Amino acid sequence: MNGDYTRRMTESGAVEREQGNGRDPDAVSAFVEGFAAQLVEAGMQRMAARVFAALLASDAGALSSAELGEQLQVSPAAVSGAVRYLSQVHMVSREREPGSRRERYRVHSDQWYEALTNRDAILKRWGQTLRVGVDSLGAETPGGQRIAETLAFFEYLEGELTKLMERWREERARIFGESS
Amino acid sequence: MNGDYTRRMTESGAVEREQGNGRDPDAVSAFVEGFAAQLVEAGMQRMAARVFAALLASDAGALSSAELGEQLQVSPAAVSGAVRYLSQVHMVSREREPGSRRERYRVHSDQWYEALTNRDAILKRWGQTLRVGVDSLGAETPGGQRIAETLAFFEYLEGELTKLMERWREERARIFGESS
DNA sequence: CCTTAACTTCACAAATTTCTGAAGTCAGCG
DNA sequence: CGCTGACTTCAGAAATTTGTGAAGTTAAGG
Repeated sequence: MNGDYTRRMTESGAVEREQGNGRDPDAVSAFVEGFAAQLVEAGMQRMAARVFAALLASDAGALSSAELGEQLQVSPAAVSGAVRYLSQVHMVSREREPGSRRERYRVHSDQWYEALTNRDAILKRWGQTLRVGVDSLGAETPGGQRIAETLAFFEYLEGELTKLMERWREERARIFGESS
Repeated sequence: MNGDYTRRMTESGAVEREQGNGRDPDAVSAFVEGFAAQLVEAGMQRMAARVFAALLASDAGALSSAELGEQLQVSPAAVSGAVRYLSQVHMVSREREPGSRRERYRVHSDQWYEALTNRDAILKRWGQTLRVGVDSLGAETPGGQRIAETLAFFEYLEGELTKLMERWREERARIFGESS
């Protein structure tokens, strides 16, 4: 049922550490799948969610396409699609590895919260639609007023979220230091 | 292709007003479908989004199942499912009409923003998952730290959103008055 | 330049979601 | 108490979304 993209076990049959340290692959996988499931529930595409969770849990905060494919047991095509989506929404950035034509995908640890609230673009589009709605219905009609109120809320939200994220950046620096 | 649940045009062939005032059904429909499409893009189920948008644009802020079915040209079953979902997430409330066994579904105009941020429950569940992740990976590992930071962000967000909504309620009262 | 590793794109099969028609259920009314 | 109107539930058809294999592309390395 799945195309067997490289095995998870070593030839000795023992479950082996993935990178340098003593990570338990099963526990990691459990977390990855669990968190991904919640992202899916919140509306993210399944494969994108799994890739993102895997990156978040990875040691280096970055993995290559091949590593992702192996860990998640999916085809290169699936990884490619997921990564395309994730970089479009700025949740992941791609970087060329120095030598080889291998690419790595990275969660910038901070950059991705921004994405979460960087619904800016989205909020703007919603604003557009709602404004048209108010016009269509007429600003004096009950429906028009209801939509105008929704619009006002979104505009408020947009401003407040910006401020909130600024405060978070400070808070974050205070707690975790300036590290990337 | 669709089961023809009551017509949108009158027998005379003219497009007619829907309720008491001069709403243009086509314009309303255009707004409803446009806004619904954006909600869908943001992850909401299609039918739920359409029903919600229709209610938002409606004159009374409330419609019966039959009215929704007619306006959206869908079966009673579809309306039923959408409304079930919407009330589960507190975006719409159901009310019994005085006399008849007919029910109406209402957007409370304010209540629904709450739902938007009433990701409270959701944020709590995410927190759970992330905490488990930190434990699984080990708080000292890079992955564990990355997840711990994400967790901290969500906890911050939860608190701030609560405050934000309180401020909005004041703002709203200031601009629009206390009306429901 | 030719080879080859490392993605990407695309057509299609599989899985999932969404909506419908039909068969309930439940209360109000006569 | 049975009828009827107004939902609700459910099985299955239709549409949509996902993920795969296979066939490109592109650029590093010989």
